[in-house]
Amino acid sequence: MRGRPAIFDNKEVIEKAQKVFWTKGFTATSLEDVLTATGMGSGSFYNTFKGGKKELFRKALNQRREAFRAFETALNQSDAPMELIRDFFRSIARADHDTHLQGCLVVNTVVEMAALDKDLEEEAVAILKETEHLYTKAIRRAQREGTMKNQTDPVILGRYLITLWNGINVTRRMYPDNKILLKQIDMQLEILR
Amino acid sequence: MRGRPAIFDNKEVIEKAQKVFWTKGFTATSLEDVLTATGMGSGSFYNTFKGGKKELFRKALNQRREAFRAFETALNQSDAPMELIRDFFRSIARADHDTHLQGCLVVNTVVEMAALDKDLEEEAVAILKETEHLYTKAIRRAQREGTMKNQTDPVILGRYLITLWNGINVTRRMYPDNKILLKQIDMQLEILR
DNA sequence: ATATTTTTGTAATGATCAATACAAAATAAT
DNA sequence: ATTATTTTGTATTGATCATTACAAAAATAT
Repeated sequence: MRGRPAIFDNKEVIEKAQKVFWTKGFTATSLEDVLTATGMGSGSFYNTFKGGKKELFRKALNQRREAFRAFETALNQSDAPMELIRDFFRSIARADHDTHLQGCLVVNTVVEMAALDKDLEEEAVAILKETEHLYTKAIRRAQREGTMKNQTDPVILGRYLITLWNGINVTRRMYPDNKILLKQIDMQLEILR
Repeated sequence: MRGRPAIFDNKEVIEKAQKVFWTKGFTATSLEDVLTATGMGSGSFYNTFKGGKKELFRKALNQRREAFRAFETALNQSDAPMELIRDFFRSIARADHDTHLQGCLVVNTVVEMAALDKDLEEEAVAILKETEHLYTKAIRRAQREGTMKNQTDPVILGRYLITLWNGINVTRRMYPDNKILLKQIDMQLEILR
């Protein structure tokens, strides 16, 4: 291929941008913030991301989606998926203070973009629903295999878990305290017994 | 008192501004948005709110706090406080589509301001904690009076309810559908029986 | 070697941002 | 009546915003 070789790795750039968007949100993140974080100049930036800030944000959001999908693969391969889900939630209570304050990029996006950008909001909602369906599937399987006593409709229990996810990602900013969070998460997971 | 009489009612102004902040958030709301919504010119605005946009936002947030405190009064006077709390949550499932997308101003503020403005974030967190304590108090009373079988520590159950509040205010944007929401809320309140 | 293509770095664009300056207007106090 | 005080409307400020223009740099293709 012809042309001057690129010195920026696309995936790395998106990763660095994701970090900024995650802490400051879309609106409050200036392009300067992004350029500083990535080391790019605006020339390279707009050459790579023709859609500007919004395209980059969408890519950062979808990189996050891939992380959730990796969890899906792990769930499918596990023979104790509910244990994985349990630990997924319990792992929140192993994060540090700053991570608690960051919450979840996808939840943050739903909250911020609901009135600002339908595209991005719907994309974030779709990711949450995908995640919810992972839960639902695992619950259905656990009920069928008899490892879960609770026979409540898996759809309802799946929504219970995504609501817990949504909620705990706000509550952890009220109580960025791993002892409190673990106690709370364990209590809320009891229902899955 | 001397001077030209004010034509703007302070409380009304804050109310109108609150509506804008509630839908667009702090950062994405421009001063022009505020001036348009209130009918004020920037002269009157900065004369009234010396602290600028941030002071107005804080006042809007605290006006919301007053609404929560009105609920506290109702709780204290009621002889079935748990029924009031139950209906408080169920009332979410009576809102219209746009209201679902708005979520809760206080939750929105915690999410948006965590990395942007410690003052405002802490103020919002304080409001959520106040609300949590209302729940805790009512639960403790219901347990003492024997109207609630579940004997779990009221502190944990209070945190369960504020996490439900935080979560459902995101989930309602995933499912702005009153049937789904009511079913979900009722299921999640079963634990309080 | 020269032409073509792509990426880069920098400077500049016009729009929008929050906030201020300031004089006219409208009242009360003297 | 004159002065003092406060609110108002408008014009303007300087900063920051996202984006574009454009030429130099660096590679490949001919």
